[in-house]
Amino acid sequence: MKKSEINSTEIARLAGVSRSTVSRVINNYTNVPAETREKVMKVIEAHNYFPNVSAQVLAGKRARTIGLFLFGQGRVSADVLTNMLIVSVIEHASEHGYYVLTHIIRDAKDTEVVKSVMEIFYQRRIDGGIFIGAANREPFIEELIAEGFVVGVVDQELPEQPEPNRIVSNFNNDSGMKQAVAYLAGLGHTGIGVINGDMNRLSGKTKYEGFMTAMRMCGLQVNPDWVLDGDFHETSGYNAVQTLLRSGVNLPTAIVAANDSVAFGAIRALKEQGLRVPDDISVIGFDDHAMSEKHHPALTTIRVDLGDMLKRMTSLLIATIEQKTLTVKEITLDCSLVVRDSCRRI
Amino acid sequence: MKKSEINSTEIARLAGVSRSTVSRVINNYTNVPAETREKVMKVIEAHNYFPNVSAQVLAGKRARTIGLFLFGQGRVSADVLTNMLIVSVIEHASEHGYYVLTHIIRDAKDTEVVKSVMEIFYQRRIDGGIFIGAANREPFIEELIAEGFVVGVVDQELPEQPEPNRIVSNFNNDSGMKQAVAYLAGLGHTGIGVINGDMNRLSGKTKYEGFMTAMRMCGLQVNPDWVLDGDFHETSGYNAVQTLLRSGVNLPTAIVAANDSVAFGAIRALKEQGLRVPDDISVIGFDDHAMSEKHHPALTTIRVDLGDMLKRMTSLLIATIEQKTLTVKEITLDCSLVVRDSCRRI
DNA sequence: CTGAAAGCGCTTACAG
DNA sequence: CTGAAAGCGCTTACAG
Repeated sequence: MKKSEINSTEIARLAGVSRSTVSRVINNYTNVPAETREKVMKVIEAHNYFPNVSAQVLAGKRARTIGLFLFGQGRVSADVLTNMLIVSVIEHASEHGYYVLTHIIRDAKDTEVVKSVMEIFYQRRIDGGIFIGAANREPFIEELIAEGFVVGVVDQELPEQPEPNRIVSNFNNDSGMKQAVAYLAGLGHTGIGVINGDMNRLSGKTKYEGFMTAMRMCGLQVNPDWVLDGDFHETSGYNAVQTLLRSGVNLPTAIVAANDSVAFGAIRALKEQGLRVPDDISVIGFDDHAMSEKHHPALTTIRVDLGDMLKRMTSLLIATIEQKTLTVKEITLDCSLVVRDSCRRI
Repeated sequence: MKKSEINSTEIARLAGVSRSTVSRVINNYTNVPAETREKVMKVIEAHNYFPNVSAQVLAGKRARTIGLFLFGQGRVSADVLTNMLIVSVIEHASEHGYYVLTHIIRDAKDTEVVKSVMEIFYQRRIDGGIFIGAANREPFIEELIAEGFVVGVVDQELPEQPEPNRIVSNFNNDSGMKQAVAYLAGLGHTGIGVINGDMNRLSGKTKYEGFMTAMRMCGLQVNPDWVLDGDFHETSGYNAVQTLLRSGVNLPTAIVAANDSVAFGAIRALKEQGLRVPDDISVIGFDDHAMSEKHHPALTTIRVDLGDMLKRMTSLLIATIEQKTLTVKEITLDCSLVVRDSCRRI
């Protein structure tokens, strides 16, 4: 293995200058005459020389790497969304000359796992990190922020006195829920149920609260029997509907699901019991998952632009790392109704 | 920002030992008495100390990071498969204590892009890298291997005299094609067409060759009009069939597609022209894409276990990085027929 | 404009 | 068993 062993000393020797000058050329110092710069660049290119990044970081440069941490409850692999997230972050980081170290957090309750995540920051492998899918105010993330690391968290509350190294991004779930309920109300529905998401996540809470507010604003009663627990996964939608059906109570004419996966599960359970969607019961989702368009029936839902959110999050994180003086600490994106075939007029 | 500024000197001072000893404890040297070790460990844990990784690498340790390079022709984001690949590599690397730096290569012909990829190796950000979706014998990958970097390439030929730092993995496409053709022949098909993949990729070539061999072995003629160009993407399947239909030649009774995406495209074009699958024409795919089961009609295909392949590739790459003396340089996995609804007996 | 030198935070022969 | 010291490959005040 003849690994290229060339270093700045060697480049300096070949170019007939000092290492200081080589470094100045590499770091685009302005006080290097064009002639000297070219002479050095020629040698650098001729030898395919790239400065050792560890040495650079140790000498005070940034690692130009960000961490991307995905909380996955065991089935990340299957999720189409996840891929979009990862790719979106990688490509936008790449535009800024940053690399992405991706990590999957299977169990945020496991101290070993938490330690391994924090280690990545303490080791200085990364200049900052983005967390997706975390509980609201996840303790170890709070700790990282308290330590001064630059951290971006998707789906998270911004505290009253935000630290300069904390970034947060959210969808306007309130507006989304209002659109969903208003649409169903417009179709003549009055008995509307809801299957909640994970209440430890901010979006779980805000979606539920948004639903309640929207119902009130439309002058509709919320039947407690129709407020069902869920956790954002397909199975929870399935289970929620099954429980509802078995309980023998009256059924709502429409159900709002915390996201599209939950809606898929709900529809699956409904179908299994011989109920048709939307003929017997209408279902509306949230997120506009890649599958929703192809689903039978095509799912009416609230669209959310996660790619755009992560693009902004990535840019803001990097700007913060580079100490651009920014006052923006929060990204909020709106969402909007997509009408397809899973809801009907009654 | 009170970033934890603690370093090994400080730990040494607090534990009343030298930095050498702290380092020995961290690196699990055997010649440290249990008592000393514990004393040091206590201080390390009390202060949440993790050695600076750049300093470790500079001093000769491994970065414990591998690169994952995905060639994406513009639509990686949409692909369910890609996600599985990424997650599979990350999780298995993580089991070995390695991190993954993921990079997307949009255009392998762009010298700037190629330079940025090679830079990652030269900078010593990573100890090795895995490439997925590359052309067979992609020149810049060959260059990296020649430089001595540890490289794993999925879907790639192994040279006669394999270098110790080159790893390769493939599916047994020959076997897969034999199964596909045998199955169709068994259903009574004699007029079988094929839509090829990207012939610059090894699997494009081997699938085509496998098809030709299989046809010969089944005693079937290959009609040149029914050998269609493609590139592994949905659109190419669509275009291939459209061209075939417009050309006015006789139609085959069955088509073998280079992968499931191509099959989806082919079926879409068929449907648009009023042809039913499998009633008018049978279609068989390759890969068993996550969508294939849900497709209408559910796609008969050849299943391939990419997750398993990447798991093995990741382990082998890391073993090679760690200089375990291994003779295995090639991973080959078999594939197998999955019968669903897109082929019929005639 | 440019070089010599200190320093970043580790690891590891070396000597005892 | 353990410490002092050299060295990894850079960057950047400092001095000229």
